[in-house]
Amino acid sequence: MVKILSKDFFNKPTITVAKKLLGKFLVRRYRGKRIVLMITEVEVYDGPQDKASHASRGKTARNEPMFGEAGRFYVYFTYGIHWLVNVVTGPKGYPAAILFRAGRTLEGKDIIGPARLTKYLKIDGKLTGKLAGRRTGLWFEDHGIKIRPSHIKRGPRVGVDYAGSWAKKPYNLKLL
DNA sequence: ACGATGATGAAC
DNA sequence: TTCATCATCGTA
Repeated sequence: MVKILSKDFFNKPTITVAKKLLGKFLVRRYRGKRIVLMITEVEVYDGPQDKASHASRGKTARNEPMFGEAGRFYVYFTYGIHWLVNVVTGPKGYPAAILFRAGRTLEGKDIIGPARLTKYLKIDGKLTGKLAGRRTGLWFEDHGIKIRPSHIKRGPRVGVDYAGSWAKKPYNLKLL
């Protein structure tokens, strides 16, 4: 039983969505091929006050998708080299998103790191602002895997030391 | 430990 | 227009 996640799945508090995303699948249709990853690590960026979030300095051309409707992708370019992918959560106008940091292939190989994940799934800036779904070529599937709360480890976010106390919040979620 | 490599946002 | 910074990674 495979279900495709729709907008209402993402239109909820960001931490709630993040917990439910672990064990779900990110699926890409690229040049006729299906590329699949089980989501094993995510990171929450929540609200205009979050100093680690791109939205903390207001809406710009780049981060505009974060302020949009839930279920859209926010993809951005960083360090001159890498693309990183997020899915937008919460109500329209409230900037929040979940960054995908790691996944596992159907063969059990771990793809660790947000830029390695986008490379594996052939994701780049052309997908930013697009709604998750088959038409977009990138969507979420529920394969019926149940994750127990005790199998989720929460810790501080990675690479955001500049964000002061916001860097310490347990907004990183990993599947154990 | 460091360089790659370029868009972004803030300052000037 | 210039400049520091950056939700990172591969190589050393």
